[in-house]
Amino acid sequence: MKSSPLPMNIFEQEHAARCAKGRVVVLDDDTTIVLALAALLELEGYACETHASAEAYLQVLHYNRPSFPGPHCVLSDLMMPGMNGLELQAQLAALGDTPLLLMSGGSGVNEAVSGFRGGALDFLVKPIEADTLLAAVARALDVSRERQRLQQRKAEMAARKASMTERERGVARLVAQGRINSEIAHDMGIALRTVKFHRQRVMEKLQAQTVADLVRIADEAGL
Amino acid sequence: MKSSPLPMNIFEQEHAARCAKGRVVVLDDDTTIVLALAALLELEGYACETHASAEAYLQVLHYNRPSFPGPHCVLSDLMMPGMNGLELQAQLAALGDTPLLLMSGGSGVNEAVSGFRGGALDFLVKPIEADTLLAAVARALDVSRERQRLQQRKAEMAARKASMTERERGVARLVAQGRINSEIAHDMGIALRTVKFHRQRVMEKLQAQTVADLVRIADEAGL
DNA sequence: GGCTGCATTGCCCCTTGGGGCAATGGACGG
DNA sequence: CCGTCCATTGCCCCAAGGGGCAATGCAGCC
Repeated sequence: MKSSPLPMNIFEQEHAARCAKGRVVVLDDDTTIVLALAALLELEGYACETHASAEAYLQVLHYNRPSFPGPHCVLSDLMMPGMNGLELQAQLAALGDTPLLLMSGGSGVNEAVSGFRGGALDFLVKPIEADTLLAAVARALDVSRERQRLQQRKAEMAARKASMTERERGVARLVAQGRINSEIAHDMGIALRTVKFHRQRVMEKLQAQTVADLVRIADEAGL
Repeated sequence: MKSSPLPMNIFEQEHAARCAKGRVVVLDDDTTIVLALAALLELEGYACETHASAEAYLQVLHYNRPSFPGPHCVLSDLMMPGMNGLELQAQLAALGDTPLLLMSGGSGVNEAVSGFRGGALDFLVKPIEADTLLAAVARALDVSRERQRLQQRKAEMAARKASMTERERGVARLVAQGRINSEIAHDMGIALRTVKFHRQRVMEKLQAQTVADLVRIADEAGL
């Protein structure tokens, strides 16, 4: 992994660096604000994507699913023509778990409360201090990284679990429970040798070197 | 556990029932509000404790540590003479992890945001609907229950871990890593038989019936 | 019909884990 | 100085895990 097989020009390198640092989707119907925020974020090294409405963003999301490698978050204004920030929040929550930062100019307490109840990571009141924004974005991207890590690990475990046959899963489950081979054989109504045989496959397919590994993997995979 | 060895009179039964359902500490400098909230909560079957200021509550907390069995939460007004709700929040966070509900009459967005950032579970705007309040309290008590469950389990595991000698902990750690006895013996510079000996003690003291149990207990106890 | 993958099982052998019995030695409180 | 606790170890035996080799049976696919 020391160097890419293909040479990268300076633009590609720049883009790769921004991807690694994270991408912020900025949503606001006020072009001035969008540009100001995007400029600040770009300057800080983040990749930015901007839209003038929640609908526009969801549209893009709809047609371009796998979208983005690396951490990302959405920074959205609360009050926009068409879909507002809270409605967007509901949509995003339904789609996945993209970290959301809400912002608003002089709105009421109720909106802020609704935002937090709906799982928004933070609520920024305009005018927004540069430091406040950057801190909030940094936290949101941390959350994103953590969620992606978890998501990825879970998928990996699910894949290993899926690679086993039904019989193997049964054996794996009982082994993870700490049952002894002869017990497993009796429970499943098969011979001891057969249990040992499946057990070997289980260890291979779950990529477990030891029983301790197996127990942890089984717990993670929800076996 | 079918029946208490000592007969309980009706008042004790009543109190026990309220304890099981949960206790809410209501803090507000407005006596009218305190009484109204307490009445509603008591009617709903919760145990209630009221104070006119954050200081008064912290005082009681200070002198009466183990305080309360069962789930509990604090429902505090934001603006009070002396210590306000946010300062109380910081104090509570430092002391432990009591779930906190904040309420306020017509305060600004900033206070609500600060409350949520500080970990408040909800922020109720006066006048508070009875249903809203009860829903928030129910959620807060659920959180409390969950935290207590975790806390208790963690303490139990820590106790088991503490009951082992230093040598036994070392063996336990390596066994939980899936290392083989002969490896452990080599690593610790002791004889195979000695490892087996300690291993027996480890299983007893951690109350593990199987290696699978040991692995899970070790993980929980942070071995 | 032949091939392939999965499930099954018997035989046999070696490695590990588990544990009884007995003994040694250091540290520490009475 | 004695009793106790913890750590250590050797000897020995049995149970459980791991796995090679070979064979059987069944189901789906070409």
